[in-house]
Amino acid sequence: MFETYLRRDSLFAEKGALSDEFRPQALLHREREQKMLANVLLPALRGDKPSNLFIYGKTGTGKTIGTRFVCSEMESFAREKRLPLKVVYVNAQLKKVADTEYRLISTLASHFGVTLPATGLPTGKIYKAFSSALDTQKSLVLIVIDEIDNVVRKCGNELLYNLMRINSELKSSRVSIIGITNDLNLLKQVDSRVRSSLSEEELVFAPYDATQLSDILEARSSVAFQPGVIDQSVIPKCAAYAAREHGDARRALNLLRMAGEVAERSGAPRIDATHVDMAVEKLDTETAVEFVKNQPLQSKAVLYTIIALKETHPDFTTGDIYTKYKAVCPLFGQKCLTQRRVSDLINELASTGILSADVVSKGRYGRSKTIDLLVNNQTLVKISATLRAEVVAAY
DNA sequence: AGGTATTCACATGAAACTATTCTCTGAGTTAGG
DNA sequence: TAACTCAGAGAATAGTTTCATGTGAATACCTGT
Repeated sequence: MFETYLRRDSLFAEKGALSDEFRPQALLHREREQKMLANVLLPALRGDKPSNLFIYGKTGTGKTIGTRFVCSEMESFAREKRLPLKVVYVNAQLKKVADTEYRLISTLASHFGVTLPATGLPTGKIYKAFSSALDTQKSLVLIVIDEIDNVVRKCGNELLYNLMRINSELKSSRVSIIGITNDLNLLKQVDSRVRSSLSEEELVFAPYDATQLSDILEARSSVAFQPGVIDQSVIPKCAAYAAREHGDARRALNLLRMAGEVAERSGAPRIDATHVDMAVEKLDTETAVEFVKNQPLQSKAVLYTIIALKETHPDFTTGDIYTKYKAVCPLFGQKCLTQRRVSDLINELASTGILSADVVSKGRYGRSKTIDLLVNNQTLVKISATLRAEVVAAY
């Protein structure tokens, strides 16, 4: 079995070229954005503090790669010319690393060689340590905070306000902040003073359209696959799928990779359009199942309840779910939560797109949410199998 | 018939609580000189 | 006397609970015709 596997030629040449981490030498169709970004940051090379910058864009529009690309070009240029410039990048989405005010600052500080404990210190102390570390740099520092909405949602104005203020405490360094987010409404939740100083400049990364996605896929696939294994219909098809989902390049690449894997596993010599179709389904199911697996037990219990209800009732509301949930909970070996919390859990599930929860008012009969599952049958079967396994495990 | 008031069944918000993990500090203990 | 140990106070954080308030429209109730 292993012999035949090895003997068979792989369709892939360099699979990594289709993964998230891969950094192409050039970013296609983002020339305008990169130029604008560079323009804003240019004063840094003269030693002036560039404006703070806010970058918007849906997932997979190249905002992260684009920003990092420009920043690192700039940094290496500065190093060459011996200009005092430093760029630090943090992703505020990383759990346990930078997803709270405290952790974000301590992660930033660690970029300057200051190691701080993961917990236990007052926040003020962290700021002090950070700003003194900054000051010893004696240079211009660009702080790039990716997925900044994560922290802002958690600690509101605090973080941004404190970051704004940090410049006034510094003697020999200056900081500029680049915030990256996919939440267009983020700044509305922020105090107006912070808002105006944080978003001195704004930049929007528009979604890719189908032709642009095709170009990107074309470029990557020439690296990723053996020559001539891709049917000409494949790339346009992947691009079209992804374009429908708000032009997400990451998704397009995933799709292409999955199509390749599907073809390879079925022993096909070439990748064709049918493989793409199979890949779409598989990708959907796989991400959904993976998501469910990673949920906390209580969420699983709620989801299990909803699926069970769905089998018997066409329509149900929060109240129905909670009633049934109370019976389901022991199966998962958990103690029951309050309805308040379950309501929130339902909302959380809804926000991930696995189900819909719409508030409806039924007049005399109150106000509630009607819940519906948003996954296809095949996926549903897999998910409920996963959950049932969980129930068995709890015994 | 038309208008207003009620009422339901939750939604939504805010604050407070719990448990866990971690640091820091100072008191008490110990071993060696 | 210096080094070590250890308990207790304080913080941050995640996940909840408790308490309080909000809400949209189908119905019940009332009014005047």
